[in-house]
Amino acid sequence: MAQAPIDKAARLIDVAERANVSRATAARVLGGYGLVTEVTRQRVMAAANELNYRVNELARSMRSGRTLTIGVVVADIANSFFNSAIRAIIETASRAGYQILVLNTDDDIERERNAVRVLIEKRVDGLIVVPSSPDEIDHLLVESEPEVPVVLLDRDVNSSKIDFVTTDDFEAAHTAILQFASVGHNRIGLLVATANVETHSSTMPAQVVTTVRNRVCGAEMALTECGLEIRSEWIRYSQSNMDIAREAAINILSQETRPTAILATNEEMALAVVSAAGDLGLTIGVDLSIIGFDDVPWARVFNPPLSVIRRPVAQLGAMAVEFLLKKIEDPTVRRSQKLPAELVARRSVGPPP
Amino acid sequence: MAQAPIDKAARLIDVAERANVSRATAARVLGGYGLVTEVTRQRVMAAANELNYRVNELARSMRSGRTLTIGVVVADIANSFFNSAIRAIIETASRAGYQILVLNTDDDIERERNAVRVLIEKRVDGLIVVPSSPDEIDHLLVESEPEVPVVLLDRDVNSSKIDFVTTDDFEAAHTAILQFASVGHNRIGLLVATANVETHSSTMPAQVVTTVRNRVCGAEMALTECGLEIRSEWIRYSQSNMDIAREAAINILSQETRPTAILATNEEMALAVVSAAGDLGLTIGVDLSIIGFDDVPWARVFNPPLSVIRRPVAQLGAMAVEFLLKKIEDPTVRRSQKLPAELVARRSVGPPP
DNA sequence: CTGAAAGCGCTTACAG
DNA sequence: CTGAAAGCGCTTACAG
Repeated sequence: MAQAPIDKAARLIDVAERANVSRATAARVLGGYGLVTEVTRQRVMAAANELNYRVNELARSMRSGRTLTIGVVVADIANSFFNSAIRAIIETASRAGYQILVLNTDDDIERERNAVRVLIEKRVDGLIVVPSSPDEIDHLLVESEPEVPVVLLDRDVNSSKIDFVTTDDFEAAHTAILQFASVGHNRIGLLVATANVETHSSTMPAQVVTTVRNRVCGAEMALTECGLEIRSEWIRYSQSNMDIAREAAINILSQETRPTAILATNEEMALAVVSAAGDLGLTIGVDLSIIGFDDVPWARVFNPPLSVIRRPVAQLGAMAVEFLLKKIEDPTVRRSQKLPAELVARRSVGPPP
Repeated sequence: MAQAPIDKAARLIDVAERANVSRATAARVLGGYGLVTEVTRQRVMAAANELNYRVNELARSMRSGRTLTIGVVVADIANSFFNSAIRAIIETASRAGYQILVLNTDDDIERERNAVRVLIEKRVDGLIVVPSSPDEIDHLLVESEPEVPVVLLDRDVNSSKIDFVTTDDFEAAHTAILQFASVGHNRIGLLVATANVETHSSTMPAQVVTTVRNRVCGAEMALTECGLEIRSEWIRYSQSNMDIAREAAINILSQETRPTAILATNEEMALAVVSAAGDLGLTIGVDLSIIGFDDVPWARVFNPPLSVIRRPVAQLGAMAVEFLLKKIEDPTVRRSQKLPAELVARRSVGPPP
């Protein structure tokens, strides 16, 4: 029999009174801790059901000091890499009884600071952050801000004080370039997704995120090892926006001597290169070889199927949560991990024309 | 000068004592309400800064009865439509000072019930839900569960008691079929993404979500209007999984008389049809015409570019938040909206072979 | 303009 | 096994 909806939500004390026990006893039954006889347990449960009792987690958190909530601060939740990671975060956390509060920064350091502050005020038990800068990290260091554990996701910072879960981006880019070189390419370009650049440029912006820096370093190292040229006209740093990136790609491909292969460092960059190639009448895998980052669903359906670097995205997200939960239990625990990526060879890489 | 990190987080009373005022006065300054002289205001602010004071939102919420948090219950956060919607939700909410707690259901009604319960226990101020069933909605009705306002996103339910923000899916599918018919197609297939089906089938499962039902009805209405056959062999309901959907698509396309055009009702279905066409050696836009749902980034880069139904996804998300905020202020407010979608004609539709 | 007191709804020792 | 009391950190009337 449903209560009239006008009634206020039942509180612990209402349940206790109806069951003729004290609040402490009712709390023990409902919270599932401490000792109670089976009879009183039943009585309390019955009362709770009749009143449609819902515990007030706010009050519980206030007393217990834990909110069972994790804050996630991410650059762009609509980006395919991050949203797959967040899916894994939500699943892993929920299995441990934690919920997720997600904030978006668009890689703006002010929004990131603000997000961290808000989450601390909401008393999250821990924080997973995709840092937008490798240097501006005061808000993440326990000395000045978080009394809560933090694990970095996808990107590292210039401090050994914060734990992280990242991919080996250096190695990934290195592998991709070697793949190009192994089939004979010697003019290789790079289209690099970068946050803090207005449109696109051929020089690396300052304060670039570690992911970007490591990929570029890995690529350049491989080029050097193969004795290949590193031509700045073949490198563009672009905002992660398809229209701007396509401009950048057309730019690269319109040089007198243009690269015969391009490494594109995320979904948008890969799409931009494909699109630019189309505009210029270049056939992918024949006139132009491409390797992209992240094994997005369309990659294997494209014609030709796109070779990509596959990052272990679900694992990255799950691991970030696991590390964080460990730190929540014991704040002195330190644990970081750099996971390997894998080259998925498909048909967008062929010998140079 | 930073405090030693061993110190406990400062509380309101610490600030008040350091500023030589009462807690009430400190609260007035920090909370930005009530009256205080400029001098005391400054004194309190200074004390708060020196102690690096962060308000405890838990305590504030408990007293004020508002958490400034909205719960979002969604089928799959990694799906491109939902994650774009969530991005808009996060942005719109954060502009109003609200944060978002996201839970994932994978269209499982038990997980949905559980999600709603958890969010109510966490005392969210409102709920945005993508319902996984049009009928099992007790947990969403104020009579039995939420004392919190609810707005449905993307899908409606069989009850006029819950507000919603949806797309006009009937009209969208209707338009797509007319487009096929207008260039001469008379054998038209449907690949329909559906949650509660194990693999794929040619009959509509029971309790299908309104989005699915409306699209199928719209398509069938258009077929009827054009005097075209509705052949059940040309219709498959499939789980939203590329491998299963591709099987279904191959199934449709392997009939003796196969359709010359297919409407695919989400990103995965579209990809599946493209992939199946590739396997069967059919050229898209020539041997087989395709219209997909949702203008995902790869659609216009494909060769040929894919014609799609574009839903106003950012607007859907933003509007859901706006409606919800209105209901939070005044629970008696009722407001729902069905937004139009738009056909983006590209080159995946040509005359039948 | 400022303060003393009560209270939001729980859980946590402490007694018995 | 159960209960009375204190307290988590705020805000809200109510006085003055």
